[in-house]
Amino acid sequence: MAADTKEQILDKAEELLAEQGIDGVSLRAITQAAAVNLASVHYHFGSKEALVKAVFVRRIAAVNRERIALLDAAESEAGGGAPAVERILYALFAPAIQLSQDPLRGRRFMRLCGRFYAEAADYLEAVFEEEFAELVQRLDRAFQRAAPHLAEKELRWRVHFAVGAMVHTMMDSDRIRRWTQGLCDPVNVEETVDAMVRFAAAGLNAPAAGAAANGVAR
Amino acid sequence: MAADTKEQILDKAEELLAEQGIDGVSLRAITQAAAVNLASVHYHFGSKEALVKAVFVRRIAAVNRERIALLDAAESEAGGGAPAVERILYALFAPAIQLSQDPLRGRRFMRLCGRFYAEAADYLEAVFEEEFAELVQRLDRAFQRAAPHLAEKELRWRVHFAVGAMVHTMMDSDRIRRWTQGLCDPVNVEETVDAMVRFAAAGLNAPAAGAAANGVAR
DNA sequence: CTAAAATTCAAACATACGTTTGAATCAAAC
DNA sequence: GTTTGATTCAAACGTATGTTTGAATTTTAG
Repeated sequence: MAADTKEQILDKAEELLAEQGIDGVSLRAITQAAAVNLASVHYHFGSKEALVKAVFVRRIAAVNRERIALLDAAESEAGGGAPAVERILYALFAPAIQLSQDPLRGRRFMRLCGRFYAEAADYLEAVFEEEFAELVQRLDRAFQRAAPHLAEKELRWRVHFAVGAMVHTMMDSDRIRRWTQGLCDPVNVEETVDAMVRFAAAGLNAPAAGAAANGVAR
Repeated sequence: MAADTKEQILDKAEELLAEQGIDGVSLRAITQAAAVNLASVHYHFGSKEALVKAVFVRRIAAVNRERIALLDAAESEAGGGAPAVERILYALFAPAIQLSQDPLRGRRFMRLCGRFYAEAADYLEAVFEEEFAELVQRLDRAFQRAAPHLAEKELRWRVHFAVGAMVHTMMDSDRIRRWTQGLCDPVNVEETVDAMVRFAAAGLNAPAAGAAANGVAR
């Protein structure tokens, strides 16, 4: 059937792309794993580029919708005030990492997101900007209200670092597990998100640059 | 001359690999840019894999040596005590980012490191473990002494997040500049490292999980 | 200056890839 | 039951890649 073929391609493509990267996996490998004909990819998607985009968009749209929903909830809970930095970070981190209801599919997609963000092929850049435009705008504004003690530049840097911690965790699950001999394992979603929120919130809430307290490295 | 050819290949390979990734650049592109014959790569290095390794090792060894030197200095300054978390983070961050004496070559290599760390081809994994073994061991011990209030698992997570902030900054210089309309620019090495140390230090120094103070996300 | 080793060079090889093609097969509509 | 459109299939195309080859050239040594 049509729907079956198309979705089996998407499923296997997601799996293999996450494991081996965009350039590392061939259409032949994908179609063979999906037990469909090689030409099906071009029939249903048009090109490898389009397939990769489809794999990505299929899930990221849902993730970002959930992020914005969490942000909405936090803001309405805060009344007219600004939600705490921790709530904003949770809205940013949790859906991406919590997407792992079943531990297999979720971790695959985490890795895939990280890879896409890292490899950043040119044709993906546009997809990113489209899929993230609203979220970025909302987050920027929320952080600005939540951390008014920070100059814009300092705040932007810190948000960038927080995103770095998240992306790193997304694409690095094997390495962190190996380096810590299993002590830290992103498979434990709640633990991971908690630790991440604590870390990033402390970083974002730190006093501004000039107000540097004592131990700043010279 | 031999040395000239070999180093011109390394230079151009570094440049192109940083810009386009390992799979994105061909030996033909490298040799053409270096104005040497295609076969020179195999004569001097043996394979593309070996060339990539050589490009990486050429600089990372120096960077890690400097990191360890900074760590040594911090530890001897601290006498028998433990250096502050800020000093350890500075030892970790600064050499990689400060490698940019000249703004061109340095940023190239930052990006290259990030790419390598992200793409993580199998044959690079071994190089990573070899080149980073001593540093990782030293850092782990230093952090443990500097943050005795943290359980090992929590500490490991936080160090992982700090590394994430660094790696993200290494490979993302274009995007952060674009998204902030030039406000945040990793070309300003000192500013970047300062902001990064402040952020990560606050994250590492945050109270332990259970001792959560007030604003922790619910 | 000459012999030997090191290096460069143009050309080709083998392979893997994304893509295209046109016939074969299937599902649905009249 | 036939026709029409959608889908699958095996095969091939064109291109780009890493690698190899063997002769030409340059550098080094005696």
